[in-house]
Amino acid sequence: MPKITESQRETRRQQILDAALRCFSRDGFHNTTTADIVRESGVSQGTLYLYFTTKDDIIVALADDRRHGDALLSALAQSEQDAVDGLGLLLEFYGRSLSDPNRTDSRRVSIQGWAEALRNPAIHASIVGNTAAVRRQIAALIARGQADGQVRADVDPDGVAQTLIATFQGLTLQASLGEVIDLAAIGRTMDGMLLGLLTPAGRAAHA
Amino acid sequence: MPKITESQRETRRQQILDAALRCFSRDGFHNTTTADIVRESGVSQGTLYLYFTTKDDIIVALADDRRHGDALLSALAQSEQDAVDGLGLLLEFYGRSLSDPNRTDSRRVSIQGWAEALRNPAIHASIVGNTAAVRRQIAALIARGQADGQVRADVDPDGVAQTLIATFQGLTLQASLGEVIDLAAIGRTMDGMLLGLLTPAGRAAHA
Amino acid sequence: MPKITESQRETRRQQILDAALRCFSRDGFHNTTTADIVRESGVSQGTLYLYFTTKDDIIVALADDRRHGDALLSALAQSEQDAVDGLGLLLEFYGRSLSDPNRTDSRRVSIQGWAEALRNPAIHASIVGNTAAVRRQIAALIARGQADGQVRADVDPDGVAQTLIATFQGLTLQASLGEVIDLAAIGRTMDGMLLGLLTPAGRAAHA
Amino acid sequence: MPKITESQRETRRQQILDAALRCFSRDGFHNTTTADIVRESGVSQGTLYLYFTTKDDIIVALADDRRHGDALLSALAQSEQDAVDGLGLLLEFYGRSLSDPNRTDSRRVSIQGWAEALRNPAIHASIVGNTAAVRRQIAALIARGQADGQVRADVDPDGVAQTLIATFQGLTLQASLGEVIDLAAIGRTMDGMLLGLLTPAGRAAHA
DNA sequence: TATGAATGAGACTTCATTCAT
DNA sequence: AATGAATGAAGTCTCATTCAT
Repeated sequence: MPKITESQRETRRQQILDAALRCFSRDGFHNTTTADIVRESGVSQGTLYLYFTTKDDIIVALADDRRHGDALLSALAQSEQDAVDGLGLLLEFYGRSLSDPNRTDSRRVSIQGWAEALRNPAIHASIVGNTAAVRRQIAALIARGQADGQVRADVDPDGVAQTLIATFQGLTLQASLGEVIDLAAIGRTMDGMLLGLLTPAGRAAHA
Repeated sequence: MPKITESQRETRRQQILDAALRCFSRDGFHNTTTADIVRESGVSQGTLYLYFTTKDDIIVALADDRRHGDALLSALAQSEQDAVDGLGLLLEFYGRSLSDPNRTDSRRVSIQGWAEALRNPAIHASIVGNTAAVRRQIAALIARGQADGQVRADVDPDGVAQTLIATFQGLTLQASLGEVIDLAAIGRTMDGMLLGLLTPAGRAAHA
Repeated sequence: MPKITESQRETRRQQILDAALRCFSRDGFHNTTTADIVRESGVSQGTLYLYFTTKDDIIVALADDRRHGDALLSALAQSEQDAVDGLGLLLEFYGRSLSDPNRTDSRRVSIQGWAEALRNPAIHASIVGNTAAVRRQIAALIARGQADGQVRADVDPDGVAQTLIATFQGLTLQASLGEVIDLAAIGRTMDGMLLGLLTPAGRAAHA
Repeated sequence: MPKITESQRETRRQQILDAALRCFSRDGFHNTTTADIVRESGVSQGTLYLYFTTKDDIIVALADDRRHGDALLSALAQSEQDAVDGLGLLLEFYGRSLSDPNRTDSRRVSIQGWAEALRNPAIHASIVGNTAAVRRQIAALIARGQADGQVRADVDPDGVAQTLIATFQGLTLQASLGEVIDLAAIGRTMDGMLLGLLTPAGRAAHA
């Protein structure tokens, strides 16, 4: 007989996570104190530990947040017909992710998550697992393109997927470091790279 | 009136930095104590502060280590003749960087440096500065290729440079997270991407 | 206007005390949290405070538990005829107390009560009061023996009583520390001590 | 190449232990904060942890303090000739221990040590070990008396030793609880008990 | 120059207690 | 009466940095 409903609990938990995200983004994980999160979230010190067992647990929870990756995956899944269209969707999705001002904190915290993943198995698993799902999906898309004859047979679908992901990880880093990301230019470049690589005649993308 | 020579001092300093690199790689920056570095380096607690004013100063020094980037730059500079050859050199250099077991600690610490750069201006400047130099050099190489007619005129040299760097940053991350980096596969993929993008006819690389 | 009967209330209270006794015995008073008692007793956190105003109040209640001392006193009171028989009864009673496996928790918590009594007046009063009653009763028994001529006139009844109690306190401690208590051997020793001390000719006990 | 000598270190350590003893005696172990010990000892918070790894470690060190037990043992060892004299020495020694105002804190902390010993193996080992040594020595003394014909052959040396120790433990408790310890009366009682028990004719002690 | 003992501010976490439901 | 979520004060321990030797 719980005193609060599951949804109230979830709301409270999210309220803490949102506050933590802002704090971590602003000050970094290790320079954020639980007192900071408490102040930012409006809950009490004790309540924090009613929802998370540990400060580390909070980052893990942030890293585990599948909402973003899931959106990508389902976007990709929709493009079951055409591989090239699917890749276009992918570029678009990532492009938005890179520049969406609502995701600034998310991007900055991701980078801290990478650093933590080097020594925190839970975060490591979360990141690697999330990446692997996307990578499989992209590789499958390319393989489908090969089966359809849309994509050259001699490219390695998984290698391309891995490389694409790496590129977006690097761009995420650069965006967070304040490098200007000219989405149009990057988009053209990546379009050109992919189509040059994948299409039999190097036909222009979307053209 | 220094009691030790400049070179003795430099040796000592490097000894501390080497120890710090091992510690940071193993435990992360924030989970490494100055006591750890002292233990690993063999110098005393007090001595540490004769060479670095602050623990943060040690990461800054590691981030500032230009030795690696400089090697890349000079390698690139040598290929003044042929843009395509220059890019080949670049891929080779980065490929080695990614897989060189002697650079494992370096790669891991780089990632932590990225996280620190978000809030430490000195590290930020160091990373961004280092990247910018490489990026300029690559863009120049491509522009030279365009001037020579080797490279398509409608590509954006800087966009390509930025993208390339991003990709290698992402691969560095993946390597440190334990993802298998199949250098041959990645190399073929990147070769294909670059040549598909850059060369007028999408001619095969090095073929 | 109570919503539960007095006996329901008493049952509930005892249920909490029993749980607390197990917890305190296992983990010590200060390492037992109210949450532990809640878990062990099956009542809720809030309910605990309907029955006890404070965690300290729970130990006080346990220390105040007169059931054991009362049993001793009434046993002693029954032996109004013969002092030597009365002392025999006493040894028997204490011997059982020391070895009764049902009283293991009780003994362990007693020792913690001693430590608490040093700074908690209520517990102090409870322990000292309980001891004093027993001590008076024993001294009275001996004095009666002196009046009857059963016991040497030159012994100090109160000194003997105090010493006897001390011995049993020490044995309680030793039992709880895991020392083997050979009841037969201890019984013979104490029998010998008492009779050697008390009886005019040092006649053998119960012989 | 230590900066302080072993003896300086030992002095500092003892200074902390002395302060801790006062604090524990006054407020109890669990109601003493490390801040209290720091205040009372005059060292800094950090220094405390240079000498003890843990707050628990401080009690263990206090329990481990063999100085008192050793004094008793060597006193007993001196009385190699006469068992009855040896026991007299023992009573005297314990009598002084019980009433020595310089040992008030020690006695109070002992009782807390008993409570801790129930769940702290190091303290348990310390107390039990210390007691065992004394017990062996007393039993040996009595056995020697039996060999000499001074002591009745039918008493159990170890049982007597254990009982004696128990009595003094109990008296320590009572003394700390504020019970008046009339040393003369207790001494006569114990003298009578021991001699009634041990001597063939129940001859008067020291008479 | 080098040392390492000392410092003390501050972090994370626990837990007795309360109170709205 | 009973519940259990919420509270926040407080405690232990760590660690970057200093400074007398």
